[in-house]
Amino acid sequence: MPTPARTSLAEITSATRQLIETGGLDGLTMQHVASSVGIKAPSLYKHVQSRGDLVRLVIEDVAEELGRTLQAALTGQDPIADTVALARSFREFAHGHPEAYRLMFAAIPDEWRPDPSIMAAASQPALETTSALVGPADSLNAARLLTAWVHGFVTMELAGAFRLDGDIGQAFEFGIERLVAALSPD
Amino acid sequence: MPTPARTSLAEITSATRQLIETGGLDGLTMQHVASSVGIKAPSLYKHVQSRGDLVRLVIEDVAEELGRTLQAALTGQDPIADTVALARSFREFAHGHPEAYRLMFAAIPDEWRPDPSIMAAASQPALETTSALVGPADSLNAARLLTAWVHGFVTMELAGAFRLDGDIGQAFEFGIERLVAALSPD
DNA sequence: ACCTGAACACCGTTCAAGT
DNA sequence: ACCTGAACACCGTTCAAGT
Repeated sequence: MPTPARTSLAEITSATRQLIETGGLDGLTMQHVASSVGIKAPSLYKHVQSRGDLVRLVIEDVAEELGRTLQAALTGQDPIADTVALARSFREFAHGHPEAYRLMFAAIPDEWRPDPSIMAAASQPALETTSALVGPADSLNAARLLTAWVHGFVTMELAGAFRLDGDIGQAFEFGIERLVAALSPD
Repeated sequence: MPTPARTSLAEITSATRQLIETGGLDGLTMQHVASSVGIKAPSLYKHVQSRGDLVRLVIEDVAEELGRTLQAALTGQDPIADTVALARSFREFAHGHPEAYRLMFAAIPDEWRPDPSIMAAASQPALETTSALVGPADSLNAARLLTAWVHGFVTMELAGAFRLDGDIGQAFEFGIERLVAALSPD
């Protein structure tokens, strides 16, 4: 005699993401997830293979949202303006979803690595912009320079690694300015 | 009747760092640490307040070693050569101690944050080099640009985030070259 | 002063039993 | 087909008892 599902994978994923954003990955328990969707922990295993599997679903969800956000920041008009917009949008996203953002670049066991195509899609906007900026030959190298810097900046910021004084927002603008100059054709 | 200590804080810290490097932070248990120094888990609490405290000690150890390594990479002769050497030395360190490196920038509960002065010392070499390169006014911004990029690059590399093809070592050299150019006075 | 076994609360996961 | 309680192995930590 079948029982109608009391929840869904989408609901579980969304609840998990919210719990991670609130209490961090370390604070995430299967009990919390289960009770936040109205079931008991063992029932989760009818929807999900394991806690790691659940984390992977959340990472993919975050990566898709980041990709959409970055894409939306581009106008396709001015490569320099787009590069600046991309960097600012990236930073804004990380500030808005710090735990989810952290998760995306966390060390994850190989079995729970997110789908590579989803991660690739998230890096598409950067590739697009740098291609317009430096041309196709250097575009991959340029995209890696840009994303490594933004990611590193934001990660250090979130980890509280910028201990010394000074305006951090201004340091970010300094970085963009110099990077754009370094990538612009002479 | 006192019992002579069978181990020491230094030995415990070093054993913990080795275990983290081998099995990652998630795989670290107090049992493992204890047995690797020849005692039982509860005895660890005579040397250390908690697992988090132990992790903090390891982070401080790693940060000190990184600081010494970076300092040793500098010659003080040519600011451009020193900047390049600093970046390469940083990357080499991360490759040599990937888990320990990751740890340094991990999200740590406030109570177990490492001593700020130790982390500050580790960033001293970067400040020194960029100061020679761009002058004191922009040196903090420049150091942040440089370290954010190196850190981001290495983190993405370690996380397997550079999924697209292309020589990663060459992407690193591309990054240094453009950054040095961006920071050099015209 | 340091170490230990026993115990506690908590966790992820499995499984037989319910509807 | 989905959900549950009970159980398992494991974890960090506490504490009384040993030397």
